[in-house]
Amino acid sequence: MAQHAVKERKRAPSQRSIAARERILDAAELVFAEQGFDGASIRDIAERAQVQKANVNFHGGPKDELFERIVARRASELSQERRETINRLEERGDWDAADLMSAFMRPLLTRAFSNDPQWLAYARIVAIVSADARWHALATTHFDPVASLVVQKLCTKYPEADPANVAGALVFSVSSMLALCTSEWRIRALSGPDQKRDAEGAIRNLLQFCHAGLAGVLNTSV
Amino acid sequence: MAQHAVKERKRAPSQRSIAARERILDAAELVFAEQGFDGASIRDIAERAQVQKANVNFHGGPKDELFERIVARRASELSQERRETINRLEERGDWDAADLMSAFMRPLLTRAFSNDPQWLAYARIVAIVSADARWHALATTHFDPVASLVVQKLCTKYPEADPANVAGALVFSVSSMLALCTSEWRIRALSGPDQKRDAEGAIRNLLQFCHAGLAGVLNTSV
DNA sequence: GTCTATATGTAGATAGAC
DNA sequence: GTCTATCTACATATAGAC
Repeated sequence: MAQHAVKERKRAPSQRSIAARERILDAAELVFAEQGFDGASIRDIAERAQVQKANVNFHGGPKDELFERIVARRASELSQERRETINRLEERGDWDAADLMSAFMRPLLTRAFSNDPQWLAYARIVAIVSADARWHALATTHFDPVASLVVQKLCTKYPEADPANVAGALVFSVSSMLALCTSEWRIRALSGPDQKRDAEGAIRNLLQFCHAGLAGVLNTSV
Repeated sequence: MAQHAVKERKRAPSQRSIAARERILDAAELVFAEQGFDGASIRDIAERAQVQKANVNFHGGPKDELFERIVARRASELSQERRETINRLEERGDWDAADLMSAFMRPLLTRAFSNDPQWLAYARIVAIVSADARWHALATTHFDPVASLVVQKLCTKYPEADPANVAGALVFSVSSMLALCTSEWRIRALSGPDQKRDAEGAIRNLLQFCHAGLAGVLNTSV
């Protein structure tokens, strides 16, 4: 039976096995990010991970389970940092809407632009999950809880605002963040011939846009 | 030879043939929008169009050409309306940044939310083109010219603004618009249990967010 | 133009030797 | 755990009769 479905206790998997599994997950993350779920093939993943095809199924299970595994692998790290930052804001007490939005956006943003190709790939995978209703359940499990918390805290602080509009502003912000991770080529194409652009500048630009957009939604709702 | 590659003059294709071709393009638009490029199959498209598989290739060519055909089919209508609105603003003379952004966003937005399932599907296809570098050339041909015009006009009117940041704001706005077309389920999920939400409200929310975001980028750049 | 039939490739997944 | 070999399904695309 494939290990992915095994529930019973296994002891001491070999170092080699552990390393292979890591390589497979990393390779799958890159390939899914580059090719999309349907465009990615188990063969591509195996080749990238330098293992045999059969081992991808052995360690990762069926293709869709492998994808879910990839999404889940980094989701809790993100959620945890988001929650911790929100909790710190609550303790401090004097946060504003921009602080809360940054608390949600920064954890993924800084990782995706930290020159770690795996995290940049993960951002693209989040974009795939967000754009395709087929992964609705995955988004509900891994991302919606903290996002709902943000919406709820904003609505408590700005009781005149329409919750649907606040939720809209958060979704628009996240989609803008993901666009920055997946479509920097488009921004460069529209900027003119030789605009230089560093990651910090792009992030500042994004947060400026989203903070102002959210403020606009909150204020005009009052 | 397949008609899609034929350059010579054809005269009087039958009514039936024309109708079949239309059905194929419409069906392809829906299927590509629902399944993505790789997830869509010629079989699905043929079935949806109620024609034989071979006819899809005959009228649409290879799969990638069919996709490009779908993108091109409605692109000029969009570009034309965008240009006309921009020209009217120029003649009038007293436009602001929000007017220019609306001129770019509204043509697709109103069509996608006009209860025409084909245009809603087309919006999803634009999202696919925008998110995947593989369709870079398609975006460059069909969407970038008018988008560049918008960026350029904004930069002329607000000369202190960084063109890269203005281009960023436009890309963020478009990604937010496409998120509204593709992920209204996410907004509803985050709004709370039973928030009602009509299309006009959602569009107002989007434009509010994007106008405020763009204004934020333009002002803080000064 | 449209049909049936088929050519050719590749996908995901597993069986069973090692 | 990892390998080779293979099964089955389905993909795109075209040939050729009608």
